[in-house]
Amino acid sequence: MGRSPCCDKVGLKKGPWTPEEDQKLLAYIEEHGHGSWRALPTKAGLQRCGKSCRLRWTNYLRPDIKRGKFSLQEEQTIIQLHALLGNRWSAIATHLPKRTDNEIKNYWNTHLKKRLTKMGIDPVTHKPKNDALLSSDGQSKTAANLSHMAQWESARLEAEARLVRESKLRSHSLQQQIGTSSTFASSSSASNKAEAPPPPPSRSSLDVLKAWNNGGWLKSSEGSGAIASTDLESPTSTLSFSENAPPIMNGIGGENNNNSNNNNNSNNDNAMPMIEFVGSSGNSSSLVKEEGEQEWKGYDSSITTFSSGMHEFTMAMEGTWVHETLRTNGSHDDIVEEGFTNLLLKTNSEDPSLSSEGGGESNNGDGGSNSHSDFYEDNNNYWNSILNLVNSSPSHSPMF
DNA sequence: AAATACACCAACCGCACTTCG
DNA sequence: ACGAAGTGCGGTTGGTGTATT
Repeated sequence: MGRSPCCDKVGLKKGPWTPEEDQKLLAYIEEHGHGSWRALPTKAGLQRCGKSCRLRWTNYLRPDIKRGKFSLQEEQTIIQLHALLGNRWSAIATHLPKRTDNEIKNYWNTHLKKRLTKMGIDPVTHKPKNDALLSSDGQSKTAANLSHMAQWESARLEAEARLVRESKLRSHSLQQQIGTSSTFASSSSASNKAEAPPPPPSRSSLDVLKAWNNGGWLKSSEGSGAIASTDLESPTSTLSFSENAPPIMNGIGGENNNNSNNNNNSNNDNAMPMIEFVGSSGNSSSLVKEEGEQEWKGYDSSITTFSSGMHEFTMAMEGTWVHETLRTNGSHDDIVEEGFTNLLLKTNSEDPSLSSEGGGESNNGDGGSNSHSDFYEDNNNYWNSILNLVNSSPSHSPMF
């Protein structure tokens, strides 16, 4: 079908926004909400197309946007998620509260990608550039399985993000009806991407992350002489951490609390900070508490492998996502039967061919570089960390 | 000081997907 | 079921600031 242009090109302004335009847009949205983006420019008295207004709002004017340089933790999160999701910036953004997909994308393209390349790591595959030379059956299998897992996980993440967004929108609608003076801040957050909890301080098992932590390129991150430097800023989100105890993750709105999350915290010293999502109801929800910095600073401390967490996680997946989504998809029967869960479990424990030792031993026996073997040896931890990362996401909304 | 190269990032473009009548 | 409208998303561009020669 033909596709109409998003707006008439004639007479519409393009290019950088002026403060006046920003003010108009802000004022209008604050008062009326954005409603239909196409109709907004006219109503707001802007000579812009709706698309431009939407972009300006979502990428710049939204009051819940965190600007400024990315913290080390955020960088790690981006790298990990990019390894998992590829260039799916919106999905990645759901795990980086207050960061827009555009900002993440820009940061990746201008900073992270280059750094990886400089290190000889392919920013696309997240493997050492000459890794292809090491390819063999075992590794191929491993890679294939991991890739397979990633695809499914990726799909799940997308669904999560969407549902959380919807959930937030819904709760926000209620809040708007209540109407408080702080509505603006919360409204904007509700009308945008789902806010995700900060990722767990995952162990840097990927080569990239190891290098990130230990290598010299930290010097390129301003002011970070050490990993846990004071510069390590906590990713922020609309969260509330309990003051002294690791917060407990609750579902959006505090309605659905998946027990699996609690288990990840069996070891308080090392475990990720558990996150309590503040429900959209109540005024406190509009407060953004940026705490938990201490927890992040300790990210380098070892995190126990999330064996128990993995179990819970995969159990949950079998009971929910796998069951409800995958099983209805006939084209993926093979996966459904074996189950993503089983793939995960195999990868982490059972299947020798998928285990780190299996891959590393058979493929790097010729004395491949340590970094190469490490990459595969650390697959378990790597995926555990990612899964934990995912597990800490607001995936346990009532929808699931 | 001027010219050039480079880095950064806001904004645009257009395709894909979803929603709605 | 269909098509148009609306929106989301990722890739790319172009303007601006900074560093280097």
